[in-house]
Amino acid sequence: MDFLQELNSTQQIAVTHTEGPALIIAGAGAGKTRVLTYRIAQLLSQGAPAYRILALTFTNKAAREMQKRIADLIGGEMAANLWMGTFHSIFAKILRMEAEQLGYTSSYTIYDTQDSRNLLKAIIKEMNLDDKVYKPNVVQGRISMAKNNLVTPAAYLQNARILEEDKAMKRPLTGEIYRRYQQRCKQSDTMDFDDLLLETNILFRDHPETLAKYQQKFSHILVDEYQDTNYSQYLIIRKLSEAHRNICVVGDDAQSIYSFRGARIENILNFRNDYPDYKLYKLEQNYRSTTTIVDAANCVIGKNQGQIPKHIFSKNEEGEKIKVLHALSDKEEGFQVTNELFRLAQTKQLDYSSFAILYRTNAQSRVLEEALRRRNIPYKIYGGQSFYQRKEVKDLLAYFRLTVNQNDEEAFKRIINYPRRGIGDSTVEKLQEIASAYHAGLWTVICNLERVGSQFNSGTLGKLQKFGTLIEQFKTLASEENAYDAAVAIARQSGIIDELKNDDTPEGISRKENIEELLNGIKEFCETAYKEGQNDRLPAFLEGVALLTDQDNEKEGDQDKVTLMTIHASKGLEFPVVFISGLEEELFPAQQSTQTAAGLEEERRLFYVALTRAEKQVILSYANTRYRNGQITYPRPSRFIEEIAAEYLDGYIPLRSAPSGFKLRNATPQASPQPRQPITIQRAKAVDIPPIDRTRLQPVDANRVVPDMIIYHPTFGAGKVIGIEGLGTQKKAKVAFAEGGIRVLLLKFAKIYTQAD
DNA sequence: CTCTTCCAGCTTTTT
DNA sequence: GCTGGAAGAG
Repeated sequence: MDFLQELNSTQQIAVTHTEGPALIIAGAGAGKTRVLTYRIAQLLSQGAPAYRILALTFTNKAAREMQKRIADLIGGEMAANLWMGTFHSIFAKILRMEAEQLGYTSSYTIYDTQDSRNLLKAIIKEMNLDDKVYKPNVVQGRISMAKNNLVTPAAYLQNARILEEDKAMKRPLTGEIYRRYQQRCKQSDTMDFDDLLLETNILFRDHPETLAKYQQKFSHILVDEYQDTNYSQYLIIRKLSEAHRNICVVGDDAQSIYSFRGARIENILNFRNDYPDYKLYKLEQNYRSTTTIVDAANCVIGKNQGQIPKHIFSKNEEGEKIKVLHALSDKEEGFQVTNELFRLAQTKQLDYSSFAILYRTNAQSRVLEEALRRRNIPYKIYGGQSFYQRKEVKDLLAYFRLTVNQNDEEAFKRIINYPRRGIGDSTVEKLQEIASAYHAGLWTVICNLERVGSQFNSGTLGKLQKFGTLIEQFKTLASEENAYDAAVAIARQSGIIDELKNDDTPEGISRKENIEELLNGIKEFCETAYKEGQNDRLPAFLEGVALLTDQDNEKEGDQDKVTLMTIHASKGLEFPVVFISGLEEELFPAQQSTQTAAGLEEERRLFYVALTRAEKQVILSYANTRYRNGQITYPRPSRFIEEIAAEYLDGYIPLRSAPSGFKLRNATPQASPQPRQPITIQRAKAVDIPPIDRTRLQPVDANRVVPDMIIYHPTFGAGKVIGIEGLGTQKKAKVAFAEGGIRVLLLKFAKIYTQAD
């Protein structure tokens, strides 16, 4: 095959050894995706039918990208027949075909995290438990953990260790909540994200003939990002690969960053035990980054214990050093980052799309966005609230869900009184009571109002009946029309359109746009489905949409823009220039993670991932003050900066060697940050300046600088404004500095800070 | 039953 | 600083 010419020797071997178990350890930027795609292309060219190849990824994006690349290599038709997708989407599909064996129907719907939390809240309330003790997200995490480790409710309630833990945490009834939760999901014909994997395992465990069918079907199995698989996923793969043993997993233990959601780094470490006859391939040459970046990243990851031995190297140019920006505040950090970005774009003639600004938490994006907007630099932002989680989108989707699956309890509760139709909480509560008494769902009650209706007054009864009829109509509609026509009709007849029509606030307009966008998406779905002779009905649309997150929808006009995203979201991507912001203790590494060695190591891997996104240049930044949760904090620079050898850094002066005088990198090394000593500046002799608490400085707007104000300047230090001259952009301040004499500062440029009070 | 106001918790990351 | 839920008034 001529496409093999494009690979180095290790890559070639990894691609052409297609039989038997294989573990590919692929360092960052070592051509992991390339090897995977070429391996699939190789399989296909050897005559393996596309529909017998199973390729699993972690994100829809990765799956789509790979599909596209394979299509380019061997043609789109063949690529389309591959079983390629995320774990969740592939097994959701299989579960749909095998649902009856598990007590679900093939039109089961999917609860997202919010739905499942709402159901848990309802159950906790019904059990008369205190939701301050049984915190819904804690319980949810507990259940999710159980599911990821294949602990069913029955097993949970019999597991002495788990029950002991729950007792110790003062939540002994967690198992009972889990039991009820699972029972309600089944009654509602719904699965949550974890169920998609758990139920697949149950299917394979309890139905050997079904397992055998899929074992035979999939002649070759490939798994991307193997280090991020959890136990549930691991076991599915192990079982499926038993018959043919053609399993190829690709991963990098150094990039394992999802243990918080159950990923087990051991899966990759234990591969050799599961498949003693495995072949190991190590892709160690980084083609992406400069030697400076690769070496710096190696410094960082070298601080971790227990890795698969490997030596990642680059033969690229040395490149620029890693620049460190230090800012007084989070706002100024945004300012400095934006400045530097603009400067690089100009001097190096780079498009804005060459830049990424990464951060640890989504909350950090706001100040960065503001700074970019002020500079008129176009940007796109990933993550945050996804399109499909917006209220208005979820509302309309809930109508679709209930249309497809009337037992979907969360969808039912979401829309029974939206838009307002006079069915309030107490009515829903009563419905719930009746439903429980009959061990049935809410919809069953609606269908049997003539039998139980006496419990409602006639007005309410009418409203409930009307709601039932409405959904029945939608059901007919969905079976007769294509997804788009049905969706538009539902949006209208449900009253959602009318509800939003009269809202002319900016939020209201944006809601309307989102609804429109959703409908447009459905239209597109219908057109594609029609063209390819696929099912274009509403249920088919809903199947796909439940597992979709944003990330996907690359909007038009997004080409030349700076990318803003969390480090997690950046995994697998690359950019010429990468900014990593907020390198501060408690933030990165996250405070919660520093408690355990394992947690800290994961944060370090996260930093490693961030560094290795960059091709040419990395810029780190941190701030002395930062608003978090509405409060000002005074972080110290992250330990991670100093874990990079000084020879690769530019502009960072380690704390211990910082001059004690008037420099901004002022914090003296402290064993523990609390209690915090205010750092003050000595009273000046020449001018009467009170002590300044440098930890409480904040930028001040030029307009607000007035005579007699005590200010602080990055270079000259503390001073007193003794006069103002000029107007507008020419406005200048005459300042008497404690140690630097009298200076006139053009306020347009000068960075001036004042003490917050 | 609906609307408004107030308060608590949140912020690590996602299918 | 924001959001979602609780509580209280109409």
